[in-house]
Amino acid sequence: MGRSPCCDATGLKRGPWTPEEDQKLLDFIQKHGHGSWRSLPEKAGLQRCGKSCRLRWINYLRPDIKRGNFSLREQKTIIQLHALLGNRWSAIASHLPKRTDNEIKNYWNTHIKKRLAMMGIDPSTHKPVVAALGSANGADPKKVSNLTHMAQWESARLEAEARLVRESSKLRQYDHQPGLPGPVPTLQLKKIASRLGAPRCLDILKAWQRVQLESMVIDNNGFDQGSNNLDSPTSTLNFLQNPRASSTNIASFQSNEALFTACQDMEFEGGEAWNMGTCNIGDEDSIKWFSNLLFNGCESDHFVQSNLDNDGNNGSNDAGVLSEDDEHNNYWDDIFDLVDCGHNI
DNA sequence: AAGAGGAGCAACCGCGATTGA
DNA sequence: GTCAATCGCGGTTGCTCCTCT
Repeated sequence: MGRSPCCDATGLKRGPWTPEEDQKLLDFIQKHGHGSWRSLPEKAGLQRCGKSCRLRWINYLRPDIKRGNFSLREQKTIIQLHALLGNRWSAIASHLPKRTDNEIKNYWNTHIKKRLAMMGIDPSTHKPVVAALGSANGADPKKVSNLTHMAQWESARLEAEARLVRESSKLRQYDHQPGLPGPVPTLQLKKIASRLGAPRCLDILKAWQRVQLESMVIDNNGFDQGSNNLDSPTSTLNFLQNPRASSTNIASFQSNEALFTACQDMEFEGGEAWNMGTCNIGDEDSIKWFSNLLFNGCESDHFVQSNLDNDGNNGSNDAGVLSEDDEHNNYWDDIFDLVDCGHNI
């Protein structure tokens, strides 16, 4: 399939944008919305193809873009999400407010990838190069299998969530500033809008984090740590042979409204993300490890608040959150811990 | 001071997915 | 159901600036 490049037409300008072109594009979109990118350049008086205009707007001119250095929190989040999602930059970007996929991709390729490589970590597998050869060094194959399933499941889940975020952000275009016409919503988007109500981005991440916190509190208080086998209400996720964390986790999981509704929405929307396969979780370490990998970047007993605050933004002043200095000090330790985690599986 | 090489990043390209006639 | 147009994503390129020799 595919199609010929949209910039084949002669006379269209290419290369770096001039400030005048930026201003034209900005003015036009602020007045009329972008509508069809294909027809925008002509209407805006630009000698560019629509694709080039779209790219310039999305990656540079859009007002809600944060530019400049990536904070340590953002770097950590990128590494963790990349471990789960791979090179799905748009999915990763949806979890980093105000950052574009292109910017994250560039940052990964120019900074993080190199640093990981220098530390002997394979950037694609997030494991030490030596250990990347497999679990031959004593790891329990069952555990490896379980975690692989979990990783696949989690990856799909995050991707589905990213899609929701994208759709929600599309919908927000129709909740735009007065005076801005904006594009006409498609039938499908209208349907999604009626189903979703307000955008519910990052609910799952926050919910998972709360579940983890709650389960640890219960554990610490010596509460019931029974061994009931419980099935996830909406998925084929089975918490088996899990004496402590599984029951408490699942109980919290089930009672967590935000997580529940978000999951239901995902199943409603995509289905596959939640039901992509049976995920047998062998023991509590698996869950703990995985959650810590996702939110803390390490398998340790101390609980560290998520990278994301309650607004879904980076940075937080909540109790329990490391200060920026502490985080700086621990940053590379966390990376090494992350590697250790990978090593353990 | 000047050239070489490297790093960073904006922009382009090709392709799959989606949309709508 | 089909197909052309369009969108959006990920990989790649190439330009600019910086550092080193």
